[in-house]
Amino acid sequence: MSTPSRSAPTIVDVAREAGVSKSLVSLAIRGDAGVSDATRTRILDVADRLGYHSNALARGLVKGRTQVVGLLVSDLSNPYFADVVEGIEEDATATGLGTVIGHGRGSAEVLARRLDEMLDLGVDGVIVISAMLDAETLDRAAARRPLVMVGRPFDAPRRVSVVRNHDEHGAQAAVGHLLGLGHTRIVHVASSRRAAATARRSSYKETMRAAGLEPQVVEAADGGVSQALDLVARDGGPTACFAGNDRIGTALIHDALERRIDVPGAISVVGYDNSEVGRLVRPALTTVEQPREAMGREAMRLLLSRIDGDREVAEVTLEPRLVVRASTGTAR
Amino acid sequence: MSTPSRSAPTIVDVAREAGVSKSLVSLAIRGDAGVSDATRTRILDVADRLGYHSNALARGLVKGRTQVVGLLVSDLSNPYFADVVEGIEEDATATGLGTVIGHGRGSAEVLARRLDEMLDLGVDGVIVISAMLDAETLDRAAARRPLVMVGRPFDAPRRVSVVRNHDEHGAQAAVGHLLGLGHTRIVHVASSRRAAATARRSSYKETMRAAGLEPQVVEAADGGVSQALDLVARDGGPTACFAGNDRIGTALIHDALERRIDVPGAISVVGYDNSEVGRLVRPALTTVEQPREAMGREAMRLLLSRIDGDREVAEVTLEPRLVVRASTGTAR
DNA sequence: GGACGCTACTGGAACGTTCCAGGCCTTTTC
DNA sequence: GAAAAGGCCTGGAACGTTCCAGTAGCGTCC
Repeated sequence: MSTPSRSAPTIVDVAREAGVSKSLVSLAIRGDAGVSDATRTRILDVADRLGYHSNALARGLVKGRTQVVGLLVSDLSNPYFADVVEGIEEDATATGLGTVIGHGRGSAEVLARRLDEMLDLGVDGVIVISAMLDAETLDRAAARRPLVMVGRPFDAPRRVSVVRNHDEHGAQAAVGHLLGLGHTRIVHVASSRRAAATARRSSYKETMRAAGLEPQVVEAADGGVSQALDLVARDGGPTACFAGNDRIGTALIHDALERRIDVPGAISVVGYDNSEVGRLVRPALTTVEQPREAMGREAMRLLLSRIDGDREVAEVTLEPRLVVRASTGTAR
Repeated sequence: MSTPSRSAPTIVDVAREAGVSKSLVSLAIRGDAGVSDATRTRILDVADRLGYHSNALARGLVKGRTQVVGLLVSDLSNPYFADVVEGIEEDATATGLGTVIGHGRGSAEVLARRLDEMLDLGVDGVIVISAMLDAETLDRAAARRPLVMVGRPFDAPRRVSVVRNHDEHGAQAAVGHLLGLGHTRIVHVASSRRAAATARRSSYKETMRAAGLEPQVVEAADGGVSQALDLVARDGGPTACFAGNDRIGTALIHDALERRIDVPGAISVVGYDNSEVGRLVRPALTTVEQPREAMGREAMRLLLSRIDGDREVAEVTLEPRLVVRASTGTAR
């Protein structure tokens, strides 16, 4: 009967058992046309009976391709990543590519280690959904395999394709919405010094100035949420607030209600990202939505063209969309 | 100088450039003691200069080990998974193992495909954090590599180690808490027919009967949330509700408030899982917490012992913990 | 001064695939 | 009826490592 070996059966075991060469087993399993129907079914039967599974390591070694792409995220619990990954995997599956996800656990160092592991393991390409990695790390990785980044890099790395949302337009839409409701005193609680935050901040300022209004920015990192609410309580203080992201936006709503400041009666709040918390909080948060699944699909598209030999580095910007909910109302 | 080849340099390129045999390069890179200091630094310098990276496919092929374990989750956006993964990765990193995550996107079929891909890619073991896979799929996979499951399987598969929380004790704690607050009419909104839900349901019934009270169960799938609230509105209806999970618990709170039923004044609510939504909702949800990170660490421990040759299948049960918040109060 | 042992190194065989150049047959073609 | 073509199959080389059995050189020991 079959080999008594305890380790996994190989193509050679199947060949011996079926009475053919290992080459023919390889051809039969890959569905090559030049194998007669009779032999093919016999080989497949034997393979099935022995519990044969093709060894992807060996295949990857000789082919130089593993048909697997790596996805890198810095924080699993953030639903933003889940949506982008969804878009990517939809496309990947359709193209017959597998995906593995590496998790940075909020640390650039861990993320970089995962990136190296994946490249060593021979993934065909990598999509980084995180703004944590510095340009040098990205460039070094991109020298080994095609790499696409979703989000906004600190400094633009060469050799890396980028998919991002148009933060300037998003901020403009948020501020425009508040202006349309009659607000004139609008404060911005900025999220961080990263590229996306910087873009939102300067677009906010520009939009305000274009409307003939004075911008006013506080930093979330410096306790900006309570600073902003202090301002609101004051006479002639802001009647609306553009938060740099939904986390800040929901914090603003919670703290306002705790201080008995009505939302949106006394202050309107707009966030950015359309995360789940924003939908659940009461009043539900008006926010700007990044087209996350579309960004994922776009990233996969760029990666595929790079894998197929296209050497060109691309930068794609997708349009965000305002989602109006209950946290914004007409100016008091 | 170096080879003009465009493809990645191999150990042979390094050997030629350094004037030694490929075997010695291999030894030097792996830090073997039998290499003189002078040669070692020379070899490492050359490797660095050429941009050499060890090919994990080739290494895995000959060693039969890749030093990577696979993690399988069915839904990335569920923070439950993130916490378990956190516990697993903490341990894995400490042991020098890499991790890759496979994503089932809510479908058992996709999850099974990812499982196969990972096994083909030669992971040293797999941890499945999902109750979606049937016993047969699990068993087939476990025949190829060590497999540990976190959660409660439908039917107990042979050959698979299991880490789970003690749902019976958790339900007992929840009901006990309500009894302690003076409630006697407690309805249970059950979540599903899966193993964990079944255990919670029967433990609820048992605890009620042990206290000399009549259990009353409605199914969330049959609109149990509004059924339960209908009962509450009635005279002599329940004054407390044990929800099968936090999703149901938060839905209960939302809908109650919408119907102007006070929580916890008119009805106390307890959930299960301690998810983030439960913390954010107002009033914040009293719930039962599974020791997620500990479950992850335990799973990794079991997997490691299996990888190291231990053939024994284990089942570990960890104790849940009651988290009291604002959604429960004394009976009216 | 031969046996021994140590240190530092080497060459070739494995690992499980795919790829390539061919080798039979049988059938078709002129 | 010989040559060409096509269908089906085979053996060996490659992929980039690790592992194993040596080997050369050199000092040590009695």
